[in-house]
Formats: sequence, C-alpha cells, structure tokens
Amino acid sequence: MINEELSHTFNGIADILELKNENPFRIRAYRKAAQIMEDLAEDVTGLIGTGKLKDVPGIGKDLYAKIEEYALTGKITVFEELKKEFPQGVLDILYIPGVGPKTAKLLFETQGIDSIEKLETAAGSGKLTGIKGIKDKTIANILKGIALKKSIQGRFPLGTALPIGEMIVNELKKVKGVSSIELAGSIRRRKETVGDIDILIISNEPELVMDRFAQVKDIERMLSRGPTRSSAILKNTHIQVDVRVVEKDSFGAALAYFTGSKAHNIKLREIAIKKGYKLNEYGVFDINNDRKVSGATEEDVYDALGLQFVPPEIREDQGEIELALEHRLPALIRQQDIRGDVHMHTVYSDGDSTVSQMAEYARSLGYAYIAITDHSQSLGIARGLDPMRLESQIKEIDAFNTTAAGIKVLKGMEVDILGDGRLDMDSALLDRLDIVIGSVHSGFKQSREQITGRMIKAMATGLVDCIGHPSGRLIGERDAYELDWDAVFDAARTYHVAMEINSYPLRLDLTDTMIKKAHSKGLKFMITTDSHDPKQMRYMSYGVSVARRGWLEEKDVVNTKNYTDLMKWLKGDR
DNA sequence: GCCGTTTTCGGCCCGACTGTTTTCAGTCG
Repeated sequence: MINEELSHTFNGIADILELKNENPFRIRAYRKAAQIMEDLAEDVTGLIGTGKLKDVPGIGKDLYAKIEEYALTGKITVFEELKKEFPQGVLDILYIPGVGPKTAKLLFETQGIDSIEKLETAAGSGKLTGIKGIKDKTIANILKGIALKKSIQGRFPLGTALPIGEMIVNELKKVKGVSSIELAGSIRRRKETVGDIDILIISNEPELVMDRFAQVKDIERMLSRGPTRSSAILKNTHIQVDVRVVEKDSFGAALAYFTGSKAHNIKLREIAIKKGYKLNEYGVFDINNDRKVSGATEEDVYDALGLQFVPPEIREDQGEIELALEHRLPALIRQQDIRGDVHMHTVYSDGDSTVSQMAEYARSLGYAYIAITDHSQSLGIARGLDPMRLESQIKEIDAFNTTAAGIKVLKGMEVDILGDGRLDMDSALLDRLDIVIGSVHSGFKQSREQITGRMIKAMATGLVDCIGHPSGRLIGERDAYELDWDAVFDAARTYHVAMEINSYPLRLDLTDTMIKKAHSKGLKFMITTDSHDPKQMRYMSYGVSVARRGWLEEKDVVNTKNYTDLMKWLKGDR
C-alpha cells in the first residue's frame, strides 16, 4: 500500500535532515507524518480524492503536496534531491544502535564511510582511532552496535514479548524492597508488535533490583547499567529489556511516561505547559515554584491535567486526549465482559481435543457458552468436515448439551469461502447450525477485486454470521491479501455480518485501525480465540486488547451477550 | 514543517546514561 511507502519515504527525508543538522521541529514534522501514514486505516490515495487528507492534523500544505506528488508520480522530488547528498548506506548507518546523525555524518565526511560494511571494516582495522571524539570505547560500541543490528530484525510479536516480559516481572517481583512492578511501553499499550520490553519498579533498594536483573538467566549481555536505569539484550530473541526504578511518589508519572506513546506524551506535556505546569517522569510540577502537584498514580497525573484517565491501549494521540479533556472517553470492553468463545476446533478437524474437553475448559474459565467451529472439507490439510462428519458432530453436541450442565455448546462451522465465493458446505446443513464463520483459506494471491467479490458473495448468502480472520495476515510471516475494505464493510453492514477479532497472537485480525474503520460503519464484532487446544482459549486477552485499541465497547461485541440474547442475534434479530 | 480563544510569526517535551570531556555533546527513549 502507498501509505507504507510514504511512511518510509518521510522517515528517509527525516533521516537525511538529521544528517544535515536541520531544524529539529521540521524533522519531527516528517517523523510525525510517517507515523500518521502508518496509522491510517484507508489508502491515502482515497483520502486525497475525497479531500479528507486536508483535515488530518499534522498534514499541512507542504506535506499534502508531497503526498499528492507521490500518489501521482511515485516519488517526491525533495527526497530525490536529498538522497544525492547522502548515499543510502549512510542512512543505514543511522540505524545502528549507538550511532546517531552526528557520528554518521562525521564518518562519511572525514572517512568516506558510506556503508555498514565499510564502517565495520574501518572500525575493526583501527582506522577510526585518532578521529576527534572517537576513542577505543566508541569504536568497540560501534562494532557491538553493528553486531546487534544484524541480530535484531525489526519488532517482535506481542505474543512473543509479553510472556517474556511477564516472566522477568515475576523474577524481579521477588527482590527485597520491590513494592510495585509494571510492564510499560508498547507492551502495556498491547501493540501487536513491540520493539522492546519496558519494566517499571518501585523499590527502596534499587541496587538489589539492578543486581537481580543482571542475573536473569535469559540475558545475553548488559547494554547499560545505572542506579535507576539498566538495559540488556536477551538470548535467542535478542529483545532489549529496559528496567527503571523510581520513587513511590513518582510511579504514576513514570508509568505514564514510559507507557507512551511518544505522541500521546508530547501532547500531555503541551497541555501541562498551557496550564502552567511541567510534566516529566517524576510528576506534574508547578512552573512557578517547582512544587510537585501530583505523580504517585497515573490517575492523579491525568486528573491534575484536567483529563479523564486514558486506558493504555488507546494512548496513541488519535483523538483520545481531546475526548479525555471532555471526559467523554468510551467505556472500553473488558475481558470479563466476554461471555463465551465462539471459534474453536476439535479432533474432528485439526484441533487436538474433544468437544467435551473444550467445553470443560471453557466452563473453568467461567464462560456461559462456546461454539465448536471445525473446518470444512476443502481444507484437506486440516481434515475438514464433509456433510456426513458434520452430521455426526451435530449429534454429539446435541447429546452433550442434554447431559452437561453449566455451559452451552453451539453447533457451528468455520466454512471455507471457496475461490469463486461459494461456501464449502450444503446450504441446508449450514442453515441448521447455530453459528457459521466464513473464512478465506485459499487463493490469497487473487486480485483485490476477486477476493473482495468472494467475501461479498459469501455474505450475500445470508448463511454467514461472521467473517473469520478477515485480512488473512500472519504477523511477521504472511501479509494480508488485497481487499477493498470499504466494499467488504459496507456489504457486512447490508447483510448484518459481524467481523471477527481473532485473538491468536500471530493473527490479531482485524487490526486496531481496521476495527475503528469497521466500527465507524456500524459493524458488530466477535472476539474469538480460534483455539486448537483448550489452553489456547487463554489467548482471549489478546483479542480483547486489540478490541480496546480499536475503541470498542461491550455493546459492539456480539459474544458479550448472554446465551439467550446471543441465540436471538444469531437467529436474525440484529 | 505545523499551528493559532494568548500567536499568521515564533514558538514547538524532557531527562538518563555514556564517553569524551574538564563542563558537555551525542544518543536514546
């Protein structure tokens, strides 16, 4: 999508402007624009057409013109000109941890170093000694940084980082003197991918915490170590972990600060200044006498600034601050609002447990109901069900429901939406089921028009209650297929079909931005786990987090209904 | 480069750690 290309281009412009030691605020404007492009739910080309791009805060006349130029010609003249001044390799060097624009520029201009390879050779052969401001330690750090960059490829799925973060939190929790400990950063905001793991601690013995942290067995090496801050790189994953110890009466301010997002924090500080305060990670201070106004809890901090408490998942400067000022934030859906899990598999297809095993586990989680939704026959690899086997599963579930107490099992299917948009099961049989999830599992390479057409055709049958993992993406493994989201959402509205929020950590699909878009069109959602094993039902929290990031409330999600109301909804009362 | 019930010009968030310095620049978050 052109949005990603623009995001990349704007960051490239910002990189070169940094090398040129340009106005930092101009650089920030480009960085912000890059972030805006990344967060946009729509193709920016469409926004130009409808004139809506002019209304996006942060995109002024100049950036608008550059976006338009890129949409029309595929490039931005300013960027093409800037690239002549610094080769791409110098920009690559900027992304080595510990090397910034000043160093990169110095190395390029005095030594002609214009690639990471040249830098590595020069640093290794001692050619850098003698340059002003560069001594042995700096050279060693450059080499370490290069090695680090090679070992780290981008961001990590939340499903990888969160369990590791929780493990370290549990280790440090035991240290003497620790009274509070929280994960912060993008993990706390539950972004689908995170760049590092941030941990915030209150302790009256910070040295003990840092000692224990340095001994965590998964640590490969320490990057820095101070009395209040330490950083380390973990083995295997090479995720960076940052630990901070703060005073009790600063914990809220520090938690807010280290949770981010950066854009959210900047706006908070601007509000603080307007009110005559200064906000930093230690608290809110009166600018006149430096007296501390608040800081012990996040609630206090937001309150001092005149804001409603903003849940971490929506701290992205996407309108939440403006609503918080008016105390009109949505009441985001909570885990305990979920009354049942309505997408899961059993041994009938590619699951590893029986209907009753899944039901038993769901009951232990406190659910009122589950839906069994095994695959249909075209998905051979998953032993998809043909009509006969579906019939026997229906009988088994009916039998289970007559004997088992405390939980209801809905009869369902995750039916394949075939290459031509037909459903992979007899209509009469689907009609007998309580719930039908329609999913695309094949033909990912089809054109945007074809896949969009398939989905709309499937929805138009009136047999599908929900579209499963609508984009088909697997984080870090497989991109989403091409889809005309407006057309799909509009059709879903017409045929009263819900969108799935699939909680499986590598799916998390719909994404937060697409949820917002679908929500704005009035769609309903189902948050499911797509479990293939009872334990996977615990992934529900991931889906709820994504829903929260998409600003959803309890009423937006179908499986928050009690059993009776859910059945009414499924039978057509929508 | 953006933005405006303090402004169309002149502002634009704040501090820790490192390594090189003799008081601070660079980098990062």
